[in-house]
Amino acid sequence: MATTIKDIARRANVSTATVSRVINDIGGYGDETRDRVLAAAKELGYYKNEAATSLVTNKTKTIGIIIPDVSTSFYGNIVTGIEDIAYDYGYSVILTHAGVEGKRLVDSLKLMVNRRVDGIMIVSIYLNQERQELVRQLGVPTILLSTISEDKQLPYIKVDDYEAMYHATHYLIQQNHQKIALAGINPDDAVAGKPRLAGYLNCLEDNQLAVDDSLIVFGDFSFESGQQAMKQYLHQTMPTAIVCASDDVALGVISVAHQAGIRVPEQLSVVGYDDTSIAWMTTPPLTTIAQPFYEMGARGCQRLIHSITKKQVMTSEIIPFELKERQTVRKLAR
Amino acid sequence: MATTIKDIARRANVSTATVSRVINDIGGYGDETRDRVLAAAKELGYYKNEAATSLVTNKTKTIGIIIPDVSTSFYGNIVTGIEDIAYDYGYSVILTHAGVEGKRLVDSLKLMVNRRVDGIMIVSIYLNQERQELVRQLGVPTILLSTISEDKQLPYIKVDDYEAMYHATHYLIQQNHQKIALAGINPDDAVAGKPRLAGYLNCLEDNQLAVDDSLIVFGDFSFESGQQAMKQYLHQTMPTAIVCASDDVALGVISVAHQAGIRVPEQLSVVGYDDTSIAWMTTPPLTTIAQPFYEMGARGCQRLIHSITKKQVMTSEIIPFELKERQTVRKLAR
DNA sequence: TTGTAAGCGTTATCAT
DNA sequence: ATGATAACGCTTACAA
Repeated sequence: MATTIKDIARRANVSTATVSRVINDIGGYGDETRDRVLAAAKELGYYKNEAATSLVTNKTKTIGIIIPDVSTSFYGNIVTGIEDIAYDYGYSVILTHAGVEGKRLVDSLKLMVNRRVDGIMIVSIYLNQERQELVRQLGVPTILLSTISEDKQLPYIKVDDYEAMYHATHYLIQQNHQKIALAGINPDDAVAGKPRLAGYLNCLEDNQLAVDDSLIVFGDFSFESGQQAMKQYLHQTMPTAIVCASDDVALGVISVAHQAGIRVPEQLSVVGYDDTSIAWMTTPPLTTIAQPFYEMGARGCQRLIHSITKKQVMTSEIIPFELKERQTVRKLAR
Repeated sequence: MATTIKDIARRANVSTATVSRVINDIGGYGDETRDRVLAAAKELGYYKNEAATSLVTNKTKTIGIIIPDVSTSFYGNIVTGIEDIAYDYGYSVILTHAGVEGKRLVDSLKLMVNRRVDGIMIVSIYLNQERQELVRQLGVPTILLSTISEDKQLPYIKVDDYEAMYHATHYLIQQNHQKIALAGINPDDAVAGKPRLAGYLNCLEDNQLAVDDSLIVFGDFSFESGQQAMKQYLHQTMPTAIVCASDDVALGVISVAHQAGIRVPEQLSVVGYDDTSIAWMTTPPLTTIAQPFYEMGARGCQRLIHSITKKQVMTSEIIPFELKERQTVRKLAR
C-alpha cells in the first residue's frame, strides 16, 4: 500500500512523532535528522494522508461550494475567483450542484458536513426561513454569494439588485427613452426578481413615466425568455428600449429583433445584466450591468477563510456594480 | 463536538458496530434495533465523518478534477457533466485549477493524492513524457478529457481535432470557397494546435487548393487572437471564409469585420470551433464545430467510476464532433 | 442478531 | 531533540 510515516520512521531510524514534526515543519529536531527523514520520505514516495490528519486536527482545509445547475453562464468566473484564493491559503475546493432552484440544497449541505468542510459558500440559491435555519444549525461558517437568506442574517456578498436595475432604467431615461420595456425577469425570485422589478418600476415612477404592463414580460433569465419577450413586443407595443434580466435574455431579444429586421441599437436599445463574457464578445457588444463575479468569489472566499482561521465574524457586503456602456444603446433625440 | 457513533451507541443501548451497520444499511440487525439507532441518530443530529471512513476503507468516494485556468469558456459544461454523474454514483468532486498551460499540474496532482481521491480527471492539459510518467507512478485511475498524453497510453476522451478541422475546411470548400483562412491557432499546442493545422492544410491540399501563408494567422484561441487575425486580413489578402480555432476567435473575427463594415456571412463566411453557449446566442448564430463537452464530462466520469469500482480497464474514446450549420457561412456561386 | 476489539495514518501530550 | 502512546471516528473480522 501507500507509504506511511511509519515506513519513513523505520527507514530513517526515528519515531513517527519525529517524522510528523519534520513533515509539518514544526521544528524540534536536528538538521541531520530532518535530512534523513526528508530523504526517506522522498525515496519511499510518500504522500501525506489528509484524511488521517483531518481526523485528529478536526480540520479539513477544504471549503465547499454549492451552486445551482443553471448558473452555467457566470459559473466559471465565480468558481475561479474562489479557487484562486483557496489555493493561496492552501485550501481545497469541493464542488456540488444543488439542482435547479437549489432543490438538492439539503443533500448538498449534508454532503459538505459529512466531509467536514471548514466553510461553505452557497452561490445564487435563495435561503428561505427553513433553509437558513438549517444552515445555522450546521454550525459551519457559511457565506452566500449573489444571494441572501430570508432574514438577511447570514453573511452575503452581492450586488444591490434594486439599485442596479434602477440605474439601468435611469440610464435609458437619460438617453431620452420613454417606452422602456423589462424582459425576462422571474417576479417570484426573491433575490434576482423582486428587487430588479421594483428598481425598474420605481425608476419609471420617479421620472413620471407611466408603467405599461404590456412592456413587462416575465421569464426565467434565459435566452429563450428573451426571444419570447421580443416576440411579444413585436405583436404588441414596441418599446424603444429594453432592460433585460440577464445578458442571455438580452441576446435572445437581439436575436429575434434581428430576424424581424429591427436593428440594434438604431431602432431598439438593449441593456443586459451580468456582463458575462458573451456580453463583450458579441456583435455589437452589449451595454450591460456588470456584476464582478470573479471578485465576488475571491472576496467571499477570503472572508470565509478569515472567519475560519481567525474566528472573526463575517459581515455582509454590497459589492458595487458598474454600467458598461458599449454599443447596444442609442441616445434618442428629445 | 459533533456527535459520533459512540454517542448514538450509548443513547440507543447498542454497540458502535451495530450503529455502523445500521448507518451503512449493511443488514444483520432487528427492525426494532434499527429504529432505535436511527431515532438516536436523528435526535442527536448525527453526520457521518467521511474522513474516518476513508481512513479505514481506503476509499474516499471522491474524484478530482484538474482544469487549466484558461478553459473558462467550456468549463461549466464539462464540470457539470462530471458532477452530474459523480452525484448519481455518490461521489464528490474536488476541483483545482492547474494554472495557465497546466503549470501547476504537479502541485494539483499532489493535492489529489494527498486527499486520496479515487480517480482523477485531467481536462485540456497536455501530458508530455515527464508528466504522463508522473501520473502513471501515482497509481490513481486517471482519465484525460479533451487532451492526450505524449505516448497516448493514458486513457482519454476527445474529439478528433484533425478530422474536425478537416471537416470544417472541407465544408467551406463545398460551399465553393477557395480563399480560406485559418485564424487563432497556436501551432505549438500539441493537442488543439498541430492536429487542427494539419487538418486544414491537408484538406486544402486534397482539394488542389494552394496554401497561402498570409491566410494563416496564429494566436492563442482567444477573442483577441481573432481580432488580431482579422485586422491582419484587412491589410493583406482578404479571404472569403475563415476557419477559426475556437468560438472566441470567431467572435473576435466577426467583431472587427463588423467594425470594418464587412458583413457576415454576406461578404465573409466564418466557422467556429467548440459550440460554447456564445455560439448559438450571438447574432447571427455561429456555424461551428460542436464538441460535446457535457457528454465528455459525463462519459469520462462514468468510465472513471467504472474503472474504480469494477477494476475494469479504461480505454480511450474518440467522441464524435458535429458541424452545426447556423448562419455565418454563405454558399458562393461557382 | 449483537458485541469486542483491532486497526486505518496522523497529531499531540507527556516523558525522557 | 526525540520517543511512547493515546486519541480521532469509523469499519470489520471474530466471537458470542
